[in-house]
Amino acid sequence: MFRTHYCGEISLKNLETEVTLAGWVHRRRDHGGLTFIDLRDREGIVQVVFNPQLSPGVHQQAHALRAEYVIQIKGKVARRPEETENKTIPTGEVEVLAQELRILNRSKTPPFLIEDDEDISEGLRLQYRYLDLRRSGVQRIFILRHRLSQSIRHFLNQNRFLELETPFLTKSTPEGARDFLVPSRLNPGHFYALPQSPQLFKQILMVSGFDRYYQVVRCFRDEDLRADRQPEFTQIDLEMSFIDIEDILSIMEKMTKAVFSEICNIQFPNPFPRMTYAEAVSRFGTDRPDTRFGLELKDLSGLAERCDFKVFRTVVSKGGSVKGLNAKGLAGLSRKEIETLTNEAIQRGAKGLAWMKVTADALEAPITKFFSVAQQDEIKTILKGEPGDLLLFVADKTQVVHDVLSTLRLSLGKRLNLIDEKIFEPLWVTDFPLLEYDEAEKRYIAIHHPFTGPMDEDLALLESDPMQVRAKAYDLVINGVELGGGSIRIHREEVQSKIFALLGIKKEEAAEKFGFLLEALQYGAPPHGGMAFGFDRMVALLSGADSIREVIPFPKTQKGICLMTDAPSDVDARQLKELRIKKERRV
RNA sequence: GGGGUCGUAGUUCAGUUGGUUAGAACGCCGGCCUGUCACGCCGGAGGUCGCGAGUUCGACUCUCGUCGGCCCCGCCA
Repeated sequence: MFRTHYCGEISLKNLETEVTLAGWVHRRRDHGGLTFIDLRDREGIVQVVFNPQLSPGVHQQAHALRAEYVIQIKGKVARRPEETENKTIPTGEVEVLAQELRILNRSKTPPFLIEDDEDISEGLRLQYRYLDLRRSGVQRIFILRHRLSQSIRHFLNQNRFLELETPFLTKSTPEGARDFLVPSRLNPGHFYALPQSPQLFKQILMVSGFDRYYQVVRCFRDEDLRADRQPEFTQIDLEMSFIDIEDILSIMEKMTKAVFSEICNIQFPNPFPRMTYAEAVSRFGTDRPDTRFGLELKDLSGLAERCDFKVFRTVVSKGGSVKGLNAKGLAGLSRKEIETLTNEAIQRGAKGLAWMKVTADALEAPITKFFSVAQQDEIKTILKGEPGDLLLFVADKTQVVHDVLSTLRLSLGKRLNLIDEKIFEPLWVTDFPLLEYDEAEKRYIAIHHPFTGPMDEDLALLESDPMQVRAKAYDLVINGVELGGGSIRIHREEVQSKIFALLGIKKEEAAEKFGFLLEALQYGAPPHGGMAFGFDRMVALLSGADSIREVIPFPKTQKGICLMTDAPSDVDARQLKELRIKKERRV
């Protein structure tokens, strides 16, 4: 037997017993006489003592030990002498008196210390990810990740969901993102696509009658990376038959509550608050608001129309909006600091940022002269301005106003310390529009995806006023993070065809791309719907990581490179020949 | 495709208007040390300043290019 215990689990219960441990040398403290080794495995650290009087040969051997050597120790567990306990570690009351030492493997000096509080550049961490992953804080994240997926699986199993697999080598799903393509050797010139999500297959599983499906599944999208976006990521994907929105929200809410409570002892309100898309956008400027703090957006378009400030008036007359938010207590900002805010606004698409400072008896700013006293009072009332506040305004197309102010709201929320990091606030966002209009391509596109069902009461609008049609779609947002989203799908072929027509997808195109789904829908497809959670984002949220790279064992850099393996890499000419692929000459 | 930011011992960083031999801490190597736990003390090794070109008598420092990490826009749920 290689070992009898994990290092981190040795305790007073094991006193006087002989144990065998195996692990890595975390640290060596060689006093010439006594030598101490901190021995580490995934469960923690225990101190091993080499005493020349107890076992001279072993003590001599211990001299050769270095950081990250892999060793096996046989010894007796002893209570540490009075005054030498280490209260800062769980095993600090005991130590192991070494009787035998076997060096299982030596180690080169690692490029960085295997230590939690070591501040190492991310590039180096990813190049030596196996060493980075040895750090206990990093390991805790992945243990959390494991427990979370187990907890979710447990809940879904209890609720009679079936875990079923769908193919990775498949056909491109029409969800907008670029596909990763895989050439087919047996069918030269033809390509599989890696799935962006199992969307179509899970719907087909519903047609097959599996009724409740889930999968913890890798998804692939060949788009640019961000802190919260990787080319491959994990989704908790699920689908149910014979349900309506309320059913699915209710069971997903139960799951979220059960899992967050079990894994992190986070308790959620019952039921979760809800907000329509329209309300979220109007109050926060985004469909995934962080509701942990205020600084809500207020509409001043009505007033702007009447004032003498040309910038405001013109924007409104052209159909745009003027909205503002109250940066509480920031009237003291210098011109330069306001300029920084302005630049932030401009970067996000605004043409400028208007501001006013609230003083004891007036509003102060270069632009206040364009507003009558009554109008100034109105502004103060709408934005609840009190002396010491800074009022910020953006005038532009409504979408730009929302983009800019929601960004500003978040950065001000952080700056003003309005966000309590210990709080978790869930929110259902509902009543999404079904479609948006793509100005560049001059056509409608599906906001969620083209299989999302329209609200029954809006069906008539599909022909008269498509933009007003709401979808049976919903998102779960926690602390401004979009954790998951889903919809009730279209289960009748006539409706699906109508939607395709609206989206400008021709019959032949639809048949070629996902004819199999349209066909399946004609063979008794039950009403169904589902949801998908961004599992990596969920782990990041629960572990406080600010990037999902922290919660993925082997993530890729922003350029999509794996620094450890150097993928993607060149391939043999022979491989390409077999696939009948020719490379263009490098430019 | 675009904007921003960073790149100096193994690591994290400092480096004065462009000036002689590029520093610190930790780590590493050697020695001493029987109760340390970020052990201590003494000594030592370790650098193509990301790479390339340019300006200059002289470049870690200035300019241009390039490569790479990160953040963001576009893109993508």
